[in-house]
Amino acid sequence: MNEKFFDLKKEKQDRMINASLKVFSMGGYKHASTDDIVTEAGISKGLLFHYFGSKLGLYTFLYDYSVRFMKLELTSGVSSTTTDYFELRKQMEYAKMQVLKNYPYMQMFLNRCRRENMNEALAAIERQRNVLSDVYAVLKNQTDRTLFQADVDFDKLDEMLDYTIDGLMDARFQDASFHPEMLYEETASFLNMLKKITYHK
Amino acid sequence: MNEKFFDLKKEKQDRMINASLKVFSMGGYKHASTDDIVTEAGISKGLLFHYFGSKLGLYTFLYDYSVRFMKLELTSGVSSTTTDYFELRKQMEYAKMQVLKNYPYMQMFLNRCRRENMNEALAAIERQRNVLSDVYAVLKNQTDRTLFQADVDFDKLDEMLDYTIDGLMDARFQDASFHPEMLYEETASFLNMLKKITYHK
DNA sequence: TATAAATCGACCAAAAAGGTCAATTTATGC
DNA sequence: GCATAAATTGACCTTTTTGGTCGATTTATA
Repeated sequence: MNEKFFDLKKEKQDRMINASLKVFSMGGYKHASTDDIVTEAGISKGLLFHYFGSKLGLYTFLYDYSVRFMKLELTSGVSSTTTDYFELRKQMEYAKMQVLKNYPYMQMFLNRCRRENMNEALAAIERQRNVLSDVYAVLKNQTDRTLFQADVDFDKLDEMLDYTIDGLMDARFQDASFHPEMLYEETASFLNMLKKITYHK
Repeated sequence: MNEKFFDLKKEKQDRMINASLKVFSMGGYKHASTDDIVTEAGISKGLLFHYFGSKLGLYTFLYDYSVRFMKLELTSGVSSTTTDYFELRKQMEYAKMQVLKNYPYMQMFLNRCRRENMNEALAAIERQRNVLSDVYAVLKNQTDRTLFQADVDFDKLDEMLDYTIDGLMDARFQDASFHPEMLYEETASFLNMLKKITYHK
């Protein structure tokens, strides 16, 4: 890619990034059209290729950028001393909410990447594949599991929350009146309920 | 569509249906290619258009067929006298497992349809939009909510399970060794745990 | 005002799209 | 075994879309 990209006004960078994230997250690598991206971003086609060279170049940049950004936001938002599982989750969700504000489609893009099946695109992803799962692993590693009732299978609970949180985002995201803060509040209320149910009385 | 389609051997019908479900569920209406469908089904292009006339015709048929099939399977698999929420869920999951055996991509297709945003396709869906949500509403209507602890917000729990069950399917589906029965067993084990946690002691 | 950088959008060749149809294969009834 | 009908093929058509280019133009910079 052309490093001059970073000299552009932040707002323009983000317009291009967000447009790309959106289009790639909708149909995966194969069905993402560069025409759609430039239209969405409100720039000319020449400009996009001027900075990223090719569709694959753009995709590679996007993935690296997203992983780096998300990792930074998550690691800086999550305390390394917290051992309360639900508190950890809340910290993570708060961080993700911040991401959502800047890059509404970044999480959807990253989720989509995990299901990518086109070889060309797959190669661009491979290197950083485990970076984010390592970050998420903090949840499992830092949690004090003795706080849970015996009936609670922690791994199941954790997996359940992964799905719930993603599902909640997908569902609320549809809505025209979507607001990251509201999503965070709602997610937190789910967490609060589960804490009441699963911790020792 | 051409009703002669139903005179074909069931196996061939299903091959065409499954191929279509798969391709439509991957990229939505717009990005689904009839070439891909034909290749996946192992038939010629002429044949597909012979029976369904157009891409939209195929899509319309698929949706109607799926809704009808799913509704039948669900309503016949769920007892109208059961009031135990987790038992109801299990019955539903068992029914969905049966669907999964015949039509692996049907649920993914129906999920995808809910996010469809192409006007052309949207029109084909509209009529039956609420049919399935009515079927799912049984869960909420038949459940005896007095069995839950006071701490449990039933609506939240229910929504959580929607996401969990879908997420679980999506995740396991990826796996090469995927088997509907295993998914059902796993889902059931999630339900068992939740029952222990949420019901009165 | 001259130079460099950013930006545009018409344009290109190639691919992919939905759809058609004459020709061929297969089933069916006699 | 033959004639008719039905099923099936795949080359082909037109149109749209694709990723990508590039000379021209606008904008910033010194």
